Amino acid sequence: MANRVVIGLSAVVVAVRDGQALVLTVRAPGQPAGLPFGPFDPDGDRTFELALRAFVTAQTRFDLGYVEQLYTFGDKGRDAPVAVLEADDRAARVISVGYLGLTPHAVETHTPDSAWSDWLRFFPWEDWREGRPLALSAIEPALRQWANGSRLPRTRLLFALDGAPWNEERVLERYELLYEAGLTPEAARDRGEAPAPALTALGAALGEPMISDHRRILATALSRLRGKLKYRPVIFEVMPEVFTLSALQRAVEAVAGIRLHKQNFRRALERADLVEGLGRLDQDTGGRPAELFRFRREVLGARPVSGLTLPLLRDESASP
Amino acid sequence: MANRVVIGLSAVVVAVRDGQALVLTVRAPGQPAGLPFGPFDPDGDRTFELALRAFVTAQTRFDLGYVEQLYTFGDKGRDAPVAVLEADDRAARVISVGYLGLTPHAVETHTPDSAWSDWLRFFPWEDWREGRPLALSAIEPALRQWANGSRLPRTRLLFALDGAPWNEERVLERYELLYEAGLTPEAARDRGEAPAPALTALGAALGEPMISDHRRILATALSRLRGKLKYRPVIFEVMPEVFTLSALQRAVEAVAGIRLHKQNFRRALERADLVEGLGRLDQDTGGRPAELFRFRREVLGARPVSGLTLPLLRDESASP
DNA sequence: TCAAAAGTGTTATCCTTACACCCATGT
DNA sequence: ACATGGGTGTAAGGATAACACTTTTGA
Repeated sequence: MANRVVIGLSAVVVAVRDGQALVLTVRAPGQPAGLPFGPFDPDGDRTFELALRAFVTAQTRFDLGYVEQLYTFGDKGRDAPVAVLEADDRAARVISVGYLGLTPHAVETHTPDSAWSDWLRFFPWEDWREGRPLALSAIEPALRQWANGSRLPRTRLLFALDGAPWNEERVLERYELLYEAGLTPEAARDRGEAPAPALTALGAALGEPMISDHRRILATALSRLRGKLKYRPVIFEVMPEVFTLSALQRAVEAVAGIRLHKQNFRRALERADLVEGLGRLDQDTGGRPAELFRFRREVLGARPVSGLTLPLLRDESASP
Repeated sequence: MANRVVIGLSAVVVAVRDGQALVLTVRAPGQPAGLPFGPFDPDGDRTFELALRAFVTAQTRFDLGYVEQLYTFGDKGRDAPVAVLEADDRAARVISVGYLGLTPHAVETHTPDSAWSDWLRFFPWEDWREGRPLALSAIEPALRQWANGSRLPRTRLLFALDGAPWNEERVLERYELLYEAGLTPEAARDRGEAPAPALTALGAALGEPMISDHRRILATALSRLRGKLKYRPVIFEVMPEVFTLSALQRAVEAVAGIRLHKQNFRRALERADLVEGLGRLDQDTGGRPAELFRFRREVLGARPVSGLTLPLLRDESASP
């Protein structure tokens, strides 16, 4: 049927555990992974956000806490999530509204098809905590070959080639460049082609594909979250009530994909007056016990609050 | 017909002229002003952005330059722009996708129904260039009466009451608070009521309403743009090829709604290496001639660039 | 000669960066 | 005792905020 539009909602639900940034994924048998998603019912759903909370809870038993809208994708030919649709809607144009959700509870999921996945599976070139990622070196030749010429300056900037500095926020632009360069399985899929052999040769370095435009939405979420860390105290939305400063730093590092300078991070925290020591100690650190802190959530209503500065830890020769 | 969705695209097209921030508006006879808008055709339009560029050009003869997506609104009951719809679609749920466009050409529009409007008409409390705006003092009592109690801290923060600092970026949050407080004609309209008399008594201080959710979209655009000034050099998208530093500063001030410190603004510009003096002078300044500058657009591809810092000019007792 | 706007010099302070070292626990 | 991680002091350099003054034009 012509002239029909269907709205699909997708959720990027992020948690952090043991220094890993995790994202909630669902997987149908024999399919690539995907994000939790569902259709928006124009008759029943009052707002996008309510609809989203409802189906994420239904699929995974979570109550989402922090939620924000990311972006609405409407390009023709970027493989709409047909799986959502009822038979009747298969000919409809699908518009995809992406959301970001944060939760401190990375407990096991309660449905067999959903799981927490380290998001580095999908973007292995985004983790610079142990120095320049191997995945990046692996794809660099293919990137250069594609960029060759007028696209080189931008490619250099995005992927930190030839001494350009790494900017951790530009996850989406990097993914879009790789897509445009034909270096993602999704690009071939959307053109109705089989993946190029050169591409399979690169293996895991290009990251695992996702169904539909979900990897694009995930990239959008990462970009947004990495940027937002700096101007809103969102990191606390993935922390438990009580935490050590090292755990907090590891969480920020996992999200931002870079290593931070310990003292400068702490000094900035202290100046911002965002956390409060509890006097109690965590004995399970493996070394000297660490003091436990809590987020002073009350400051949110009381004064303007920015996020955390991310004082970069310089190279250190990058070994594990 | 049940279960149908229609997508409406709205454009906030911003220009700056003579220290005024202008926005392109359209107006049907006997109606409040609105933004240029049009339906998205799921069969014909390949992307939102292409559809948007096409109908803005059709309505106003502009070629949009810089364009970015703002937000997608889907709340039931925030008065969908029914005027867009064909007769057949009147029962459909309307989803509204807002876009921001910037143009340096604030020439007269070429259609009788469109015009450039100073956006302060819609948000008179957002201009702090001449000190605390009178409109704010006018609505403060009504705000306090509504806030009274648990909502007071947030209201204070947003509207700079009781000595709280003004944050120019939070345009949307302020508008949404006013809407929630019933202090906008749109709120009554969406409930199917007549505007409260107390509201009309405040007159222009509450700003001119717009059709549908267009004032909300405009507020979103202002928030985005004011924030973006600081981390991307977007201000140059509303400047002519060649300009004086004072004109640049006035443009930033018009958008941000605050006064800046001249030398510190210039020092920051110089350090960022974003502009280049041309050696030529502008004789029409009314005082000493000013050197003409251009934006070094080539830096965009060459290195990471942030926006401009906004060194606040302190009070100065706020007289014109 | 004066009003109007352009354009410059300089200092105090604060924040960021970077250096290196000490502390408390378990094995 | 020593490995492991927790936790701190301090100084250099750079960015910001704030002070006021000089220059060049038109009327």
